[in-house]
Amino acid sequence: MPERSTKDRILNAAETLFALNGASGASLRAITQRAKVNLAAVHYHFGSKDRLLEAVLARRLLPLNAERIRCLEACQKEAGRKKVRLENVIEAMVGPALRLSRDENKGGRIFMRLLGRLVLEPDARVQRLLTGQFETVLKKFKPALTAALPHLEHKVFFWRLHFLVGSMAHTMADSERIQLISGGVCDPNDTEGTIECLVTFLCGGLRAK
Amino acid sequence: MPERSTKDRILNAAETLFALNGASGASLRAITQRAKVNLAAVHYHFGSKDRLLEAVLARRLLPLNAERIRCLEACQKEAGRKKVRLENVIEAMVGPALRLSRDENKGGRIFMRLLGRLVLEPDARVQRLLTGQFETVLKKFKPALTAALPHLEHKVFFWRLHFLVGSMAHTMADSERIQLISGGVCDPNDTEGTIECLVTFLCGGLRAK
DNA sequence: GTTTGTTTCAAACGTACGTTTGAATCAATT
DNA sequence: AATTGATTCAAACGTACGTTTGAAACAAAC
Repeated sequence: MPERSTKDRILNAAETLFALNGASGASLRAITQRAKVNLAAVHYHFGSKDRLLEAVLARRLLPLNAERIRCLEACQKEAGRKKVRLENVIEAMVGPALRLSRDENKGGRIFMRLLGRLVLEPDARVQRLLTGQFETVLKKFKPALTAALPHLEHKVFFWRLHFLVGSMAHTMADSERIQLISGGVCDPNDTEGTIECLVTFLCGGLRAK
Repeated sequence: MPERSTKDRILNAAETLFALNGASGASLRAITQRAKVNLAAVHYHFGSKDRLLEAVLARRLLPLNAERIRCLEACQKEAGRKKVRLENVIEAMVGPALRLSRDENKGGRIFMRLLGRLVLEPDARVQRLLTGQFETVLKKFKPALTAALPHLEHKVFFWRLHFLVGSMAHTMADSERIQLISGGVCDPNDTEGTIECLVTFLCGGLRAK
């Protein structure tokens, strides 16, 4: 987290406090205090608390989804004429997200917890932003998914996609409860192990009859 | 929702507004106004805003978990000496929750959205309550699950349980996005269809190799 | 060294919050 | 009808909030 500019300092502090206390639970006074910045700086640089939240989201979401699409296209190119394996498609979907959620240099766990919270936030602006982002990704992934799962009827396909999102979001957002309930057996810091385990689970579920 | 007493009216209004706006986003003024009750009534009947939230949770969670355990024991009794099928164990786990989340008389979607939000709430008192509840259920279900999934090593078992919770929570909490992304093909009001679809997916994932 | 535009600052604005208070109202008992 | 205890009520308490303001500090160009 390079904390050079006032803007960056505000974004980092806001990301953390939004994630910990929710959008309405985090005050600008707490954020600016944490960022070691004057209270009015938020309005100078971002205009309002709402637009600060948007900026926090955009900073992480845009690169994440770009990376997802890059991964998908890479494994499509590698497969050439052959069918892309379901495992590879799913890995392109959840891999970048989990790697981001474990990379403390890029917001890491904190940002993912925020994302998990915002999925249930009814604020219209937030929902428009999130749904818009998700649809972009889904549009790219849908052909590859249906090709790898030809036997699934439309309805079941969408439901299973929904379940997938749930597992993924929960895994990204919550890295404490898994340690608690497993008695420390599971290590959420083993990112690649977690991804592999999740991909196996999801492919099993998606292929189920 | 029988709205006889002041207490019940407060609980119902609080459940709705906590779910919609978050714990800190819902004000007592909005809650009491919705409940058509005096502002001071909250403190008279519950003591504080925090304790109101606790009461909202306890009212739904205790019966839900009792019902889960009842279902599990019923299908264990029915199986007798034979092994209980994984499908039946999973159904006992997610069925009652989804039925509750679709039963408007018992809080329904609203309560489940609240639950989804609170899973990520770092407030210590809330976490203690939720984790305590979850552990009670897990303790009952773990033997049945390991018996139905003997080939799974410890670590993978817990991870998959974690993924299961994610799918379930997401499905319970969010009944709008599935309609949006499926273009209306999926109907979250078809409770039993949703449960069947989810159970199939989860069993596929849990059994995956 | 003055000017210009950008960024920071302390202070204040009005509003909404959770909570407290003490009197008014109500229902049941004597 | 009077008394009691539980409940409701309007009003106010102090605090914290998002936002605005206008001056100070700073940096770059002339």
